[in-house]
Amino acid sequence: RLRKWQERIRTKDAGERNLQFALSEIDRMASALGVPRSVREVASVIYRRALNEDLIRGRSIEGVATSALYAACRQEGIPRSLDEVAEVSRVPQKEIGRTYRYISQELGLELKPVDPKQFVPRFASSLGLSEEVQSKATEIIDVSAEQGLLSGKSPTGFAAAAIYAASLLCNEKKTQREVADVAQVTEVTIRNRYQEQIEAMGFR
Amino acid sequence: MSAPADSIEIQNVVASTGIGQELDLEALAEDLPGADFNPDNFPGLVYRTQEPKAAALIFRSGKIVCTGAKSIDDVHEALGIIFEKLRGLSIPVDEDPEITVQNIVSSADLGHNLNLNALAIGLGLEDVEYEPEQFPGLVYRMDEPEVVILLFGSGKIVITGGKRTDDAKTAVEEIVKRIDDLGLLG
DNA sequence: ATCTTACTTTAGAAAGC
DNA sequence: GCTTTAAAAAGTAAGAT
Repeated sequence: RLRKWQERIRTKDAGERNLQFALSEIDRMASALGVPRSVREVASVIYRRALNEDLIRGRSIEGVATSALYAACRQEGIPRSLDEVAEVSRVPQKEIGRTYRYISQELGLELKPVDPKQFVPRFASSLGLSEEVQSKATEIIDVSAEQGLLSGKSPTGFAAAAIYAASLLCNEKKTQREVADVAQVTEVTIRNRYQEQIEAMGFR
Repeated sequence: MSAPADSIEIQNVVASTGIGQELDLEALAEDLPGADFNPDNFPGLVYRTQEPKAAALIFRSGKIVCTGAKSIDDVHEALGIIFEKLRGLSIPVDEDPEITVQNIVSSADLGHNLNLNALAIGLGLEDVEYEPEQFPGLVYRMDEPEVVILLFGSGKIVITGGKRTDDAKTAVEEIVKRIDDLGLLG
């Protein structure tokens, strides 16, 4: 029947339009986040896989696209926090997190927990901190993580505290407020993590 | 020597039952002091018992959900109070309504701090959900018994999803064994 | 700066949108 | 999927003092 044929074309066109929309959204958000082209490609692959496995049913295209980008950043070792991703998406942070967990599970992405060290270069450079501060912050993260202080803690807050501590130790002091702003955490969180890390480093 | 299983405490029991009689919730809300009924928000009427402390959601169909009780005995006691209250209002209630336990939430303490990062990888990323940016606990879905365990850095855990009293004990023994086999238990 | 309150996660039932 | 109920775990956040 001609009608059936037309419907197939219509469905195919709609699907094609949706895919194009998703991919352009990934591109737009990736640009806003300043992630390299390679990450956008990984995000596109994840999105297409989710599409092929019918994971979008019952979810928004934008939500899956955003989650694919969030996952791609993590997979490529240059994570963005859910807060940062939510800022460039029209999907609420809560939904991005939920959708990410779902597609991550269904596609078997098996991404390891985010390493706080991966936030150091980006946060430190936007604060104008030197290479020396960055390696000090990295050392603080390693030492305190080895002593079991990382379990359950937010990677961004953990990284922010280490950067704050390192800036003090290297005489390039940034205020808790400045660090808190780039990491998008509160000063209270930095203060709490900072105290534990300083103790772990043996600096009283 | 205190085994982790000995630290198990039931925190909440959810159960369902029915009185075998339709109810006029508007009228019941008037006759039952302390009842909360907002049909625009939720179709169930909320009634709380003080001793034992529990909350019941009473529906127009006569079905009832009881939650917040600290033991299965408390669930029966709280529902018994509610059945009597209804009978006192001349509402016919079945002699001995069947009460089904739907979920038991328990807490326990493994007695050692846990490295959740290592645990996420050791237990298998496919069965684990650990997103410390969103929630500090590691979520582990166990098949036998079929429960969900939340593990925290402190070694404290939460076991939920079980319907039998001994599910928590079995689950705790099993998770301790798995963590120990990984060499990640203290 | 510290305190209080509140929200995040897990499971499950109920009736209806 | 959402709405409501209760409870624990621990981290983070917001508003008040």
